[in-house]
Amino acid sequence: MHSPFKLGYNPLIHKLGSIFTLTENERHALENLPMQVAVIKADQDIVREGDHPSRCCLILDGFACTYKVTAEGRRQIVAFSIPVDIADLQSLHLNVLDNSVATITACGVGFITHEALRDLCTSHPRIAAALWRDTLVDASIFREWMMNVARREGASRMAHVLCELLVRLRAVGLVEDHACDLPITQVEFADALGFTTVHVNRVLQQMRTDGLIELKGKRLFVPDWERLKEAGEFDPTYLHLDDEEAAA
Amino acid sequence: MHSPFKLGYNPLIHKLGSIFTLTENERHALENLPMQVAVIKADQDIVREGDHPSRCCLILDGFACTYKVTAEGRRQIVAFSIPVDIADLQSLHLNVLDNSVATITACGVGFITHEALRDLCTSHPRIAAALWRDTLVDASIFREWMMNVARREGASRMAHVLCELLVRLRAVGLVEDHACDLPITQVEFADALGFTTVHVNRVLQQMRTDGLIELKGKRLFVPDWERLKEAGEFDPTYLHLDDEEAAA
DNA sequence: CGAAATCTTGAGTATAATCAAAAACGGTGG
DNA sequence: CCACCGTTTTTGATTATACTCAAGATTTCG
Repeated sequence: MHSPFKLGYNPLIHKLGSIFTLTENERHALENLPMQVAVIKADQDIVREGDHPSRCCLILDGFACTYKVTAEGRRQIVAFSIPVDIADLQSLHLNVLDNSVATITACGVGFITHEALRDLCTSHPRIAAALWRDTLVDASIFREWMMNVARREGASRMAHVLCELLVRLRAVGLVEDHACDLPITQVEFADALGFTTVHVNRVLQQMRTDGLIELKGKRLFVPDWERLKEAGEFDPTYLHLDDEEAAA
Repeated sequence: MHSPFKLGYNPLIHKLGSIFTLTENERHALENLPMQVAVIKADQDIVREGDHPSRCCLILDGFACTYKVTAEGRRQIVAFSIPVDIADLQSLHLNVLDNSVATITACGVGFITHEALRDLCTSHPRIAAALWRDTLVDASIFREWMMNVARREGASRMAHVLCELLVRLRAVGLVEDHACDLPITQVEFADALGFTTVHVNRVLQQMRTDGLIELKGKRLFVPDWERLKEAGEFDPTYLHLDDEEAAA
């Protein structure tokens, strides 16, 4: 774990600063936002379905996921969280958590109390709007995933998530030369795509054979970005990034 | 079309009033919220993917749906909108629409400009929070649908959407004695569930045979609510209704 | 009443699931 | 540095859920 963020510096400043220019006041409020930092081991629940949390968790480092479980115990991952996502920002205005959040790798996590966030929103309406917007982008990603899971098959479905992860990781500087660390196991991909592990394995092999991806261990390399995008019918509009980030 | 709402009365007052008690000020602001009312025929797009809307649409009467289309032209309905839903509230903070909204039946629609909504949010923080919350509930429904589409099969998947529609319709007074109008065609259910029309038809027949539902024309009757809930593994927590609404 | 939309039925097929087991990998401790 | 153990990936054989294509019945609505 080597965080790209200086200790004692709230990465929300950078995140929100990329949406609009922060005033001195806003920056100051973010710098003083109390945040309790913890390191959580891999494969641990951070919060659980049914909880009534009094704080939100900001992923500072590592990969996490949001998931739900059916009555029969089948797990569905509904989102991946990477730095600098607030994995459960919805808990700010919903009493009960309707999903769990777990780490995939070891994670650095910053906990921010609802109280602190509410104060921040009350005194800084533009920050409130930006956080609201953030949850709207999450919802947009849910819509796209729903279409992915419901309407795309095999390689197309797999290619689509890979494209999304690549773009989102690039936006936070975690992609270099069309390659990145991708510590997501085939079991986890299966849980996210609505496939079985066996099927994920076969799809990935086919994609490797077709030269769409090179994926070994925890490292992904994309030889031909345009072809992968095409395979996954990937259009980044739904991520609502600014133009620079989306273009890359 | 027989609207349950008085003309010239903003139904948001009732909607938000059920979340928290409105102050005189807040109520006044909602009463004066400018809203352009229109009637839109069945099967018409209200807004389209790629639009940059300057207003939101509130469904006053009738059924609508939010949908996306894959590159190959396969449609996925990601949400049903009923009175009194704001079908595209996310456009308030996102520049581009990443989905279309269409009517299913003829609909009464109230258009509210972003400008008016922003003013409302600025001067009435509690209303802003309630609207934010509303979009968070939408997102919660997306998560549940994703699990439904990815992990439940046949009758279970179908039963789940039916349960959700029943509960949501009941919350706005459109269910009487476990029966309601349900003007959704098998084609539309197929588009929402990630099935084909043929499969929806067979699933519905099986469910009728099993005595789970009575569905003829545009009328749904549920003989045994507990059994339907069980069939659909339905737990209404994710709808984040208040206790009274959820209990019924 | 007639045309269009919706629903229903049948036969054959495909994508992905299931079950089971083996191989490869990665980290740990001796 | 290597042996070992648990996790992850891979392979094979069989099965099932749902799709496709095609056509006929029924309902709805102008």
